[in-house]
Amino acid sequence: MSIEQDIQQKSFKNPYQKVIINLMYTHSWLSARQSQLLKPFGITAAQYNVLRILRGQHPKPATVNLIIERMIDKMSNASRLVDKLLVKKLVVRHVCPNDRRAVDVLITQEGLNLLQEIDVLQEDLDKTFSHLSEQEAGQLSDLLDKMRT
Amino acid sequence: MSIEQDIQQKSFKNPYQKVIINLMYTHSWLSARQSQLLKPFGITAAQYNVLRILRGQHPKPATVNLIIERMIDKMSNASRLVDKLLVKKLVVRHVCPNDRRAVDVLITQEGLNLLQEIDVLQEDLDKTFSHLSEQEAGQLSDLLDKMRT
DNA sequence: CAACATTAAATGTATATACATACATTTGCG
DNA sequence: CGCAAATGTATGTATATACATTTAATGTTG
Repeated sequence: MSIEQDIQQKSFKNPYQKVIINLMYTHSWLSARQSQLLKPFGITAAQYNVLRILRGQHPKPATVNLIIERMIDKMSNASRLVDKLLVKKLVVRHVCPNDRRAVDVLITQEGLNLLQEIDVLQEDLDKTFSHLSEQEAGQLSDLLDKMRT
Repeated sequence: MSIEQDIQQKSFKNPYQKVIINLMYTHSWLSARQSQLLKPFGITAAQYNVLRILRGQHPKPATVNLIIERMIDKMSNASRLVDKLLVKKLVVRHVCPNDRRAVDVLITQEGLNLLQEIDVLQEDLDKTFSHLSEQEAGQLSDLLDKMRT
């Protein structure tokens, strides 16, 4: 459905206004789906993001700073996200030996297992976008990159 | 900059994964800019969205339900957003005469003036996207629509 | 028309988030 | 070396958000 219909707005001042609104709206639409997917696993989208970053580093640890750098949503509080994951035993944390200000965060086997479970459902979610061709998905991604340039 | 560089991820499982991440990331990037723009005016992006919906209805009132329908971020709490705007005297609210369960919400002149001030800056923000051609902006918007189909 | 269902909005509550600040450690420079 | 600045992380706090529940009014149906 077109964004005009979705939010019942007849026209936009210019194509940039329209694409901004559309991006916000699509994000909201997408993250609703994403959190539905994650809800049975008891983690939020931000926590999921951190776990995937840690998997990317595995078996090396990541510092909180590295997590912040790579997070999708820059301003959420990485320290507290790690706290939450720690309570769920999905990560371990210990003071970095080289720099005692820093902490090394490492995904646990339990964390890796959880991600693997989620992966399956995530691929199902990906498939719901298959009315976009792979080429169109690529094109969309490129335009988003260009938008941020 | 490409999304791979931005979040330091070398590859994605498939183009859909990539576009999902890219959309989330671009949204975060965009809403950071948007809230910077709004901060001097003392309103949040959600409140701004409600004000624009009300301006679209002006001089007719809107019920809370109509606001919810048209909001970009569906799940924020429209009642409380209206409360906030009420305190700032940007809207007025009174019980709907036809249906006393409902309330009519109306943007005030002060609200309209505020929006007009913001419009100027918003257009400046729009212009920062001008390395996207108008055509590309349209194309991006169309692809987002298609993604949600 | 009484009883129940539905609808509109408000409220309660737990959690999440943004932002400022604090604290400990390390770095750099005179 | 000694001390100020920078860095890495944690915490405090106010606000925002998600979701469930409540309240009030209106619809519906036997």
